[in-house]
Amino acid sequence: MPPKSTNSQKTPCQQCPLRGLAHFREFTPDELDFVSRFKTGELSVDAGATILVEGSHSAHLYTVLSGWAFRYKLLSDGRRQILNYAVPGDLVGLQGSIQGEMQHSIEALSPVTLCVFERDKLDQLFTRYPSLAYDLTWIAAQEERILDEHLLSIGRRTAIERAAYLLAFMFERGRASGLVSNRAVLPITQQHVADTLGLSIVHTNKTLRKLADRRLIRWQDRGCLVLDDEGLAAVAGWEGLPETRRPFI
Amino acid sequence: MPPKSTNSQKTPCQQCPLRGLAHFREFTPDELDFVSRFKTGELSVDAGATILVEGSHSAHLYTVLSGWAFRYKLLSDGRRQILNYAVPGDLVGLQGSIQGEMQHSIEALSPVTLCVFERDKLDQLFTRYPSLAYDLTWIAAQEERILDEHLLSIGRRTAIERAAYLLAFMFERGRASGLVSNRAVLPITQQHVADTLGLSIVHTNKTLRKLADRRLIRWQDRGCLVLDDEGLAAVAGWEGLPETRRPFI
DNA sequence: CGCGGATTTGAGCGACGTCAAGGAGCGTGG
DNA sequence: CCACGCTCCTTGACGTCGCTCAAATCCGCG
Repeated sequence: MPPKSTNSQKTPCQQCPLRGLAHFREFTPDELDFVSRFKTGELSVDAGATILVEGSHSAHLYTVLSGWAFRYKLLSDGRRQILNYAVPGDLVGLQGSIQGEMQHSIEALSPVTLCVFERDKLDQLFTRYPSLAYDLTWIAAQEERILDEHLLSIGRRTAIERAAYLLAFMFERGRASGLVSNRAVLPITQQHVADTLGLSIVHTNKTLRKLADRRLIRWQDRGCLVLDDEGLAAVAGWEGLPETRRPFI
Repeated sequence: MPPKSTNSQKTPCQQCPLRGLAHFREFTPDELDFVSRFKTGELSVDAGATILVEGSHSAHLYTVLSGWAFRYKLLSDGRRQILNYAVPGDLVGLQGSIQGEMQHSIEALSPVTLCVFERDKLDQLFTRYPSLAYDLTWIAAQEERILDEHLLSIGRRTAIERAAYLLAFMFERGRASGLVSNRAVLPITQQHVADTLGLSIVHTNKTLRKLADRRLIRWQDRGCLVLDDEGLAAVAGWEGLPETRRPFI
């Protein structure tokens, strides 16, 4: 497990690369000012690094600035369930900040940089920036919505539907957050897919092969190239994500 | 599907029966005053009634005051996934209020009464009562945590582990919110269990039988009597819910 | 070149699904 | 009171989806 690395302020919020994207909402100058003071540093980790561990009490919460990460839980015998993926603009570690102890772990899927916030300043945010507090609640509600969809998928979709849903979902999120250009690859292994879908790795492999045979995806360069995201969504019977502009912090 | 019924203010927040329970946090007089103005009415529905429908834009959000409800989603061919259950003190409909459109439906499992709040006043809550705004975020994060656990369960636990987890979970939540005394029954059918666990009803029946043979539960009076909640938790390998005091609104 | 991780494939098996039928409990109408 | 028609629970037979075991291949890296 590669270690974490640098920890120094780099990107000023005023020049945050996410602010330009149509997908995210604007800040008022006042909010931007607060957020830039709320942010106390930046953290860069390698692919495979653990960002937060279940059971820990972190003094920080983070917004993903670049790269892919994922949240997961383990059973005592090692069975792993991946809960969701995080892309730029996503907040991670809120749970630990607001409820004391992390109930899941977070790991980097690719090299990741994160904006670091101090939980102690959350009070100020709620007290003085109700619009940002509202955003925080919005973000939590959005995560909930996505977990609902995952639950529906794992509980009631067949293996091929689940796989198609997951890849369409990741492609959409990746695209909206600027991570996935048309020819970029989702940086996951088939083991990740298996642990997200609740399937064995062998069956996952056979299921992905079917999707590849239908020319919906191609597995290459240790990742998944999505050839036809609408085709995937159709296989899954999935509507896609709502196209609202997302707040972030 | 039985219709909704009464809609008139009944229980003043000052006399809210939930405030006495050790499980919930206290209000300051100021907060209590605001909440009692935030609450615009009360809604009582029969068992089986639909409280909110996927796709609707509700002008309200609700706190369960008494009874059991559940959230669910459907696939286009009718497959149903139950996402979570709501007990007294739980907020439902936040998603619709904060993001426009409900992405899931909510149905009453038993007769249910709900406190009705107007989404238009949410602004005031965030602006003038940061402590309540914080609570709202706390509640959303808590729901997230529970969905994480469900996802782990459906994705990685076996049928018998899943069933044991679900029943232990519901028992704990019911007890903490004052719904389940020691000899009370969880008001669910085996179809509900199946749709929560992602199993067929036949297999659910056979799985519940195994739990009954081990004297952990008994199925009676159209519901589930939990005989040994710790035994269930042990079968599932589940730690139980954290014992924090819960905020509610 | 050797090694470890990721992917691929086949064979056999077991968990869980589907189909089918029957029984128990309860409310309604005759 | 009884007949009926629900809904819910139960059980058996059998099929299949997805799991485990096992082995081979590919690849990047030291």
